[in-house]
Amino acid sequence: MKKLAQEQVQTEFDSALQRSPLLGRPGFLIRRLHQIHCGLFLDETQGHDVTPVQYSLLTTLSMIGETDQITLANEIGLERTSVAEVIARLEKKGLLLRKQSTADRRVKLVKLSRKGQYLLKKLEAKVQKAHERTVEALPEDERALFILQLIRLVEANNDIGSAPFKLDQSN
Amino acid sequence: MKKLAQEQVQTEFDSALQRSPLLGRPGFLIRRLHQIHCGLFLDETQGHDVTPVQYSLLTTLSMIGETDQITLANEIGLERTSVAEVIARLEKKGLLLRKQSTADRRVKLVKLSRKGQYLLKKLEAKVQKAHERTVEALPEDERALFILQLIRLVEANNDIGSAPFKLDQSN
DNA sequence: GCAATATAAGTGGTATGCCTCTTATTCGCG
DNA sequence: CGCGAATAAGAGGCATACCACTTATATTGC
Repeated sequence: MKKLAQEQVQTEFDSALQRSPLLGRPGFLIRRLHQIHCGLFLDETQGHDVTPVQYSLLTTLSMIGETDQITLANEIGLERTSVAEVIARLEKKGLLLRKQSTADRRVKLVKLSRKGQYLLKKLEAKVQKAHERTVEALPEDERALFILQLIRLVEANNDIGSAPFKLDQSN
Repeated sequence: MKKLAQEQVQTEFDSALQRSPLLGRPGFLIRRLHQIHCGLFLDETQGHDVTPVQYSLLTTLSMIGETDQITLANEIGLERTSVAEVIARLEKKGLLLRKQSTADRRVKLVKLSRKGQYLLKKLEAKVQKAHERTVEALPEDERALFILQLIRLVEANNDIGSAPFKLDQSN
């Protein structure tokens, strides 16, 4: 049975390659799926003027509370300067507040504003929907495995590039 | 047996969620994996000054020959204006050539230059390696299924956003 | 204590990637 | 045939995302 399933997979894969050689490249597929998820996210949250990365940043802030840019960058797996730009836009929209740390004057602390907290609450279900829709086309009994495979790949390559996703060892 | 495997998956998934709630969101994982693949691609092709998207465009050109921007955009699943910018950079690097179509003067045709063809040949193995490394952390017997799942998700949501991946009906 | 080092953040530059508005050209229908 | 619709491309704007260089402040080692 197992072997039959493997053969079935191979057949479908070969058939896809005939539709386009690009479909055989994991990197290409991942880029496309990223595009697709962003589209679904936009669709679900339309009118709220928030992007997937902005939402990740806001939820992370909501979980860990007031912190500095670099901690935030490590938490969401983004380069420091990218995070700085996202923060600037969120501040402009009044979704978060910044202040200089008194303990260490190099540090600029960031925290959610009330407006940010309210927005998070309002978007929670919609965003959940976007994530679900992203993997909805898979048979239900395959979804958990697929997500687990994504987790394995991400954690195995945590050190690639300049934006390692820092797992908090303390919890 | 099947049920046991399902339980195992669930256990690992729950464990990951404890490391970070973000790991439970497909969209987040896909963004990270995209980042990781870009890092691996850069690592494998370093010194050749070419990006994943630029490589996709060049290989597509190599497969379908001289075409216009919009056909190219549909082939690689990118928005028209994004493709235009990539083309401009590739032209500046001398990897492709542009000329006005005589049949339809609205159309600007694009084709690979010799330099572009040579670069493609030189990079082929390195790029293959980058794609392999992207899914290397999965057990070997799971890789084909994983890629097939990506294909299913991409093809099922082909219409999302403004850059549908156009499957060539003619072959 | 002070000089070397490390760290947090900012600045400027480049490459995706999308959208909207505009311009040039072609096509299609009456 | 000619006018309106459709199509190809360009221009400008915004949001990710990265890197290299710089500045301000802390920390560390002597």
